[in-house]
Amino acid sequence: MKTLLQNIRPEIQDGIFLKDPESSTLGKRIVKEGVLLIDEIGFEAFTFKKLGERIQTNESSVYRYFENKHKFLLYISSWYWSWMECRLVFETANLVNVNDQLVKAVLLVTEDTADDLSSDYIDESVLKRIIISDFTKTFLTKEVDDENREGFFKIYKRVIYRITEIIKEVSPAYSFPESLASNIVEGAMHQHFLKQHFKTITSCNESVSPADFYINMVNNLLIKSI
Amino acid sequence: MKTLLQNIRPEIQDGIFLKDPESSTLGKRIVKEGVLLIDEIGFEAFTFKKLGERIQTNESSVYRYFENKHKFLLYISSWYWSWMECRLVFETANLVNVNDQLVKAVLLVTEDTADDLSSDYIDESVLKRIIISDFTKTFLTKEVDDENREGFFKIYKRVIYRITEIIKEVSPAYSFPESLASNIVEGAMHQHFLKQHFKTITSCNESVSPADFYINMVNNLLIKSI
DNA sequence: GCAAACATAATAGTAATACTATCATTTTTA
DNA sequence: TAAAAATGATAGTATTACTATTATGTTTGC
Repeated sequence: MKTLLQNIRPEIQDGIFLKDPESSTLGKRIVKEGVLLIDEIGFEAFTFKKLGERIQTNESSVYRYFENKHKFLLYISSWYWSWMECRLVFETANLVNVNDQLVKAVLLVTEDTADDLSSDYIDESVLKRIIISDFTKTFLTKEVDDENREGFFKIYKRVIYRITEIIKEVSPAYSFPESLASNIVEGAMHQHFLKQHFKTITSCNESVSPADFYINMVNNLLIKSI
Repeated sequence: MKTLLQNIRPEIQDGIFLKDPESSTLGKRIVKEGVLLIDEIGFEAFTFKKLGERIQTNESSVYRYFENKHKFLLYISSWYWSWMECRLVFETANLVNVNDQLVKAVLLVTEDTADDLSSDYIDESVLKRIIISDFTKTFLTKEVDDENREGFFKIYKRVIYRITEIIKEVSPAYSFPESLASNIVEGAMHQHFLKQHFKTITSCNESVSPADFYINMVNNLLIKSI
């Protein structure tokens, strides 16, 4: 499993990068160190100039791979969701009971960290932190409709579709499968954020995880009600 | 009711503004037109220079009221949540049944637009659009912990606390009242966004509203289970 | 009615950001 | 080994995100 996932090449939509960062050593260093730099100083303070200095390369070289930092964020987000989709497919494939599939899927998208595996060059636990604090910024823009048309959010949406389908199988009578799926995925990221920064408005802490909250939710909304 | 709420002065935390915008005509114009400008061009493209041009005043005059556009966003967000808290308190006060209180509270924070009232100078339906697309940006920053310590998110958190309290009254046995409250408030904003931009990952449309989804949720998680 | 206090306007200036362009140099590959 | 491609170095531009200074109203208190 580990080696299998280490070799996946995420499917990234045309237009997100100018030159495929996986095609060169420099490209890979840009992605790897870019992720670390965003984690350290935050996406707002992150610039290609600072990244260039960090990896001892020229600002203009970074611009040859990505148009701007927004596209860079779209790239690493697509990478993350691609990896999530892959895990979702693999880890539910062998489960015959659809309730088990749902529990597994919810666990995957709500869990604290990806403990079991790590790619050759991207640190997934750091990437997960960035997704929690910055992923929503990829679509909370004036350009969202254009970029959605260009397919920049395709993989993320496909993750939601897959969970939606499982929800429908578990409870065909439930009226809001898409909203429940998107609520769980987005909500879990939000609960992780609250756990770190606004502890008083979440029930999650050292002993209670966002996963517990959402497993209880689907359990009560779908499974118990059958 | 209308006149009562028209006269509320939101409680804004010290440090969010340099000079109270409610203390002068220029200050009010900055807020009113700033809200409209952010709605038109988006928060990322919004600058104090452009706002100055729009209201025929000097950039430096705007800087006398707000340190930067982030503080401006914090200001209008506090304004919004202050107004929400006020409605929450007033509109649940006369309800004796706690289930009715919960339904009312959920409706308030999930409803499409504030139809019934409007302040003297801020357009609430425009403000609501900004909250949906930009409020999360106020706390998804590296400075969140400092700013939280300074009380910049106090009113928002108080709205969540109030809903949490109602949830606890409705169902004392439920294990995740804080998370459910924050999930509903944040999730409703997200579902509104999806309804507009990512229609395929939400069950909400012309006939189904985020309110329906969340009323069904609390109904199944709390009320039915009693 | 006038001075003091205060608010706003106008202008200028700085450092950083977000790029683009050009040309030289190194590396790859055919 | 020459051509092509990738990278590096340098320079330059427009905009952003401010700060500072000085001038010009405007309000208010006596």
